[in-house]
Amino acid sequence: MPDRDAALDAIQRELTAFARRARHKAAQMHPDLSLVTYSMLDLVKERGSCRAADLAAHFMLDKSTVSRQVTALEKLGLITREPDPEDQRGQLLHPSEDGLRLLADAAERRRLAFRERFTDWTDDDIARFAGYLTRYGAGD
Amino acid sequence: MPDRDAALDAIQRELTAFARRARHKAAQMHPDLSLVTYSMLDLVKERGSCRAADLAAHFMLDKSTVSRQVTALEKLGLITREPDPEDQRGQLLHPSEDGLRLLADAAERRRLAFRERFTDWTDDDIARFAGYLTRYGAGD
DNA sequence: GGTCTAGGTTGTAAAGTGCAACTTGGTGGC
DNA sequence: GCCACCAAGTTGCACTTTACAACCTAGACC
Repeated sequence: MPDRDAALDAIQRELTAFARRARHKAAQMHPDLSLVTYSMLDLVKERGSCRAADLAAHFMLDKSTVSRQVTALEKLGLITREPDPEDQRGQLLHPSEDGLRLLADAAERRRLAFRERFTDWTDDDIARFAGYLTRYGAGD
Repeated sequence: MPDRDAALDAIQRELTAFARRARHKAAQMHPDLSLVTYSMLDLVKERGSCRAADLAAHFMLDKSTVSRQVTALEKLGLITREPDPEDQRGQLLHPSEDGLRLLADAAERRRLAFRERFTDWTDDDIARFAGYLTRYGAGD
């Protein structure tokens, strides 16, 4: 097998390995929110405001699933919904104060865990790794 | 926020994004097997033989979950079980001929998809990306 | 206006998962 | 040898996540 294929296999295996354990770790890190729900909240924050359809497209989830998760986030008081003034069919989602606080807390805890994990990485290595992942992710 | 923390945030976000979509893509690529079930079969192949407890430890899953997935794999004829001669409590799992064939097919399809995705990456970039992922995964 | 499309919601069913209780087989103290 | 304890798996149970389908409402286009 060519080196390139061997490297691609390694990439596939490692990414899959990460996915397998992600849920478990996410549950430890954010006991109150599932990985997907947390990610949705995070995306809503990143975008400032977005519609449920955007979430469905981004996460490759059915709109019904998104609808339920969004309902859950609203019941938890982490996001607010308002009808889109430009299109009454949709609704605009925004993070609430509590939602932003939760995200900030989670980011801090996450960063602490990550700092520890990457102690023996140089800044250059981290930057390149992040660059590769971003490049890979852009192909999704 | 320091550059290093920004890069760590990007790494976390991209890895999580991958995890979110992994199941969906896995379902497309292996319609008959879930991501976890497929991964279990793959690990059994990698190890040659292993016990259910090994799978539970590796995937951070409850032994009951593993028990059910292993039962499913056996019903599909993809693995075989035999009592461990050295410890009658456990059982040794092996991939069957069908299981090996399925893994080979999946690896081939996966490789094709990956080749396409990485067409505009240089060999060096791919090798470095794989190296970073392996290094990251080693910390698990 | 009528038809078609898009965003969301709800009903339903299936799969994955963890916890707890249980069975069986090994280990170690007495 | 016997009894208590631990380890590997299995099963019952409840909960969560998810997709598909049917439906409702609101724009879009003719």
